[in-house]
Amino acid sequence: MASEVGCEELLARLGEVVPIVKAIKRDLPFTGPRAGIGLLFALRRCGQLRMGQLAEWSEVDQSVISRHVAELEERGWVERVPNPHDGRSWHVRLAPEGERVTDETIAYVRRMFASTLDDWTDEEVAELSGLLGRLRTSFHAHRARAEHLPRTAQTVKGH
Amino acid sequence: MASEVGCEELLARLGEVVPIVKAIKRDLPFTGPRAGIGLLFALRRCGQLRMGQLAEWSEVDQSVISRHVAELEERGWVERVPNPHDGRSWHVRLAPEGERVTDETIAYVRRMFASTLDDWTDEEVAELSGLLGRLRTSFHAHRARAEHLPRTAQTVKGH
DNA sequence: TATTGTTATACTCTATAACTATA
DNA sequence: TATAGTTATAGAGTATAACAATA
Repeated sequence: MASEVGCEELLARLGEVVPIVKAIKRDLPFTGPRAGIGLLFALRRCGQLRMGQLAEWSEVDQSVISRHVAELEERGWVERVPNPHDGRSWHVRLAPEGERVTDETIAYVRRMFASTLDDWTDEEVAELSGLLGRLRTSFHAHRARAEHLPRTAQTVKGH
Repeated sequence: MASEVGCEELLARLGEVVPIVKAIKRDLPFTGPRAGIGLLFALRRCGQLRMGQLAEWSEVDQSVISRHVAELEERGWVERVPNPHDGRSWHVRLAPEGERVTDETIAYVRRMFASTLDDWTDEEVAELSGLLGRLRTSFHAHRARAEHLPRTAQTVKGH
C-alpha cells in the first residue's frame, strides 16, 4: 500500500491536471458546447455507447447527458439508434459530420500537444499514459469495492 | 519530440483524470463550495498567493476568484492582507479555521486515496507524481513560448 | 497608460425531482 | 418493482465587460 505522504503529493498533481485539460479544451478550434467534446472523443474511441454509459464515464447525471446528446444530435454530430435488446435504451454513435469534426479537432490537439512535449521521449509519454490508465483502473475498482460495503465503512464521523 | 499517436493516447488518459478528480471532490466531507477546495489546497501548499496568482493557477478569470475568495473569507477560512509593496493587490492566506478545515479534508482524502492505491508501491506513486509534475512544467513552458509568437503561428486555418 | 482587483450581468454546466416507458 | 431515459427547475460555476484604485 502506498504511503499517505506519497498519495497527498499525487493528489496535488492530479488536481493540477484539471486546469491543464481545461485550458486545452478552451483553446480548441471547436464551435460546439465545451461539454460535448468529451462525449465526442469517448464515442470516437468506443464506437457507440448508451446514455447511461456516457453519464457514468463523465461522472455526470443522466439528465445532463440527455441534454448534451440532444444538442449534439441537433447539430447532426451524433445519432441515436434504439437498442434492439432493450426498448428503454439507446445507442449513441458519431454521425458522419460528427466524425469529421472530431477527427479535425483531434488532429489539431495532437499537433499542439506533440509540440508541447517536444522534449519528451515516446517511452516517457507511454509510461505516463500507462500509469494513468492503471490509476483509472484502481480508482474504479476501489469504488466498486466501496459500493458493496456497509455505508458506515466509507463515511466520515464527526463535524 | 513525442509521436502524435502517443500524444493522442496521453490526451485521452488525461481527459479521464478530470472525472476522477471530480468524483473525489464530490465525495469529500466538506460543507463549503466545491470550487473553493482547490484554492484552500493551493494556499496550504504555497502559504500565500495573490488573487491573480490564484486565477492563473486555476485557469479561471480573476472575477471568479474574487467571488470565491470573498465567500471563503465570509466563512472565516481565508484572510486577505494588503500587499505592502503594491497597493492594488492582496495577499490571500489560510485563516486558522481554514487551516483546520483544510487539514481535516486532506487527512480524509489521503486515507481514502491510500486505500484506493493499495496495490501500488511508493515508487510507482512517486513516478506518476514526477511525470505529472514534468507535464505541468512542459505545458506552461509551451504556453509561455506561444505567448511570444505571432498569433497566426498558433491559430488553425480553415474549418 | 497598464495593471490589480471588484461588481453587474448573462451564459454554461450541473444536480434534483417528477415523469414516461420498458423490463 | 426496478431501470433507461426525458423534462422542468433551480443552483453552481464561469466569462465578459465596465468600473475603481494604484503603479
